[in-house]
Amino acid sequence: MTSPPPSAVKRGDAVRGKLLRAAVELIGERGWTAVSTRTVAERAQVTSGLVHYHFASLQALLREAAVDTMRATLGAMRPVLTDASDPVAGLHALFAGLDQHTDDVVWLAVTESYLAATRDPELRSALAALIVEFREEVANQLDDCGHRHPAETAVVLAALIDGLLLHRIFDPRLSADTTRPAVDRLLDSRGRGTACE
Amino acid sequence: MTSPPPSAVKRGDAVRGKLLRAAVELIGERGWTAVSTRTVAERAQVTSGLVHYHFASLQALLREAAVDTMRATLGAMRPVLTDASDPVAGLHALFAGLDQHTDDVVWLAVTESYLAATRDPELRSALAALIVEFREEVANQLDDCGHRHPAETAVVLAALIDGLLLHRIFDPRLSADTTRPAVDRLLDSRGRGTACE
DNA sequence: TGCTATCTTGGGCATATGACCAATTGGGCA
DNA sequence: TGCCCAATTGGTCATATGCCCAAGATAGCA
Repeated sequence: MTSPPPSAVKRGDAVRGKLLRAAVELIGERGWTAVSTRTVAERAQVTSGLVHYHFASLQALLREAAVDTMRATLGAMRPVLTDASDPVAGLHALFAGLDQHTDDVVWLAVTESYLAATRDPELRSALAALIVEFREEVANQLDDCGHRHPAETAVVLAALIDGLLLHRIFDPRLSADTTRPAVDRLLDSRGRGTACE
Repeated sequence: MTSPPPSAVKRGDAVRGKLLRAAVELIGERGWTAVSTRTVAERAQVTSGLVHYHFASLQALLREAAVDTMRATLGAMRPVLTDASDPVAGLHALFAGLDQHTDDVVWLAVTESYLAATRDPELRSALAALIVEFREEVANQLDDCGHRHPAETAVVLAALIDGLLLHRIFDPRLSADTTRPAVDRLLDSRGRGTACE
């Protein structure tokens, strides 16, 4: 049993990565069900036969691309949330950071995968796990401020993020400035001051 | 073949309606770009040639179906919003009413059309107009309560509705009970009591 | 220098698709 | 009664699709 030639494996991994990246782009641009083996191969500058060599099926490619992207997107939010001067500032920074995602195919791809999860149980449970994890981080942050309803508010905040990015399709000027007063009220534990402001 | 049909014109309108209804179902079930002339015709129990007789193209069918559905959905919300004992109760009733939309293909179709609007300028402007109209009604309702930020809060509430219905894909138990404390804080004009409670 | 496991190529197969159309139907009206 | 025309039928066309595969290429190892 000889170990596989490293360079060949590396080349294969590079192609896998290119296909995954191309898939995310095309999901965002054309919609989940409009991505084909040939278009994704063309975008990755690779012959179409490679899709079924590196992935079990087109759906498997799209699923893996979607879960990777979701994980990366939430991963990028984590330091924004936690590296702020105080917990509430972190949550505000989170919403301010959404302004960078205008016209972002990656975020459209995320929403496309939410809808695709309706028809793909495996995708559904993978994304659900990531969402639950994110909600818990937000809830902990709220709990640190002595917020009255950390869990319920985290659910609403997570949904609000996706809803705002959805509505930005129709209203590209929708920025964190607009939503700030409402978010303020969500983060505030009504009346009495919180531990972090 | 069958019982004496109504006049030809009326029959034509009936077929149009059946195609429109079938289109909404299939958009919700399979995704916007996965709806074909043949599947929609089969669902409507009609031959596939009729699609291009009654509509200029498949996209035109889907577009009309999406806009009609959006208009009908928002139209159904209107009485809920306005026929309550007071404005804030109307807004709470709106959120409570969302519980009925669990596993609703119609709502999935609405979200699918949001994403399709990304690739169809005509659909985009039609849906944008309906959303702006809805936001204004909510803003008026908030203004009647003496709310401090009626317009901004209406934007956030509209986005929250779509976000919550999106997240319900992963969390079917997500009900108005859970979101109530957060929505309460959004509707309340911080500290001092509003005109309607 | 072969040898081997891995990766890549280009094409093929069965099926599905959007759009189109000539031919047919059938109800209302002169 | 017989004509008109919107509505309907069933099929064709060129193209696109997912998946598969036999043959070739490539780099590390003996």
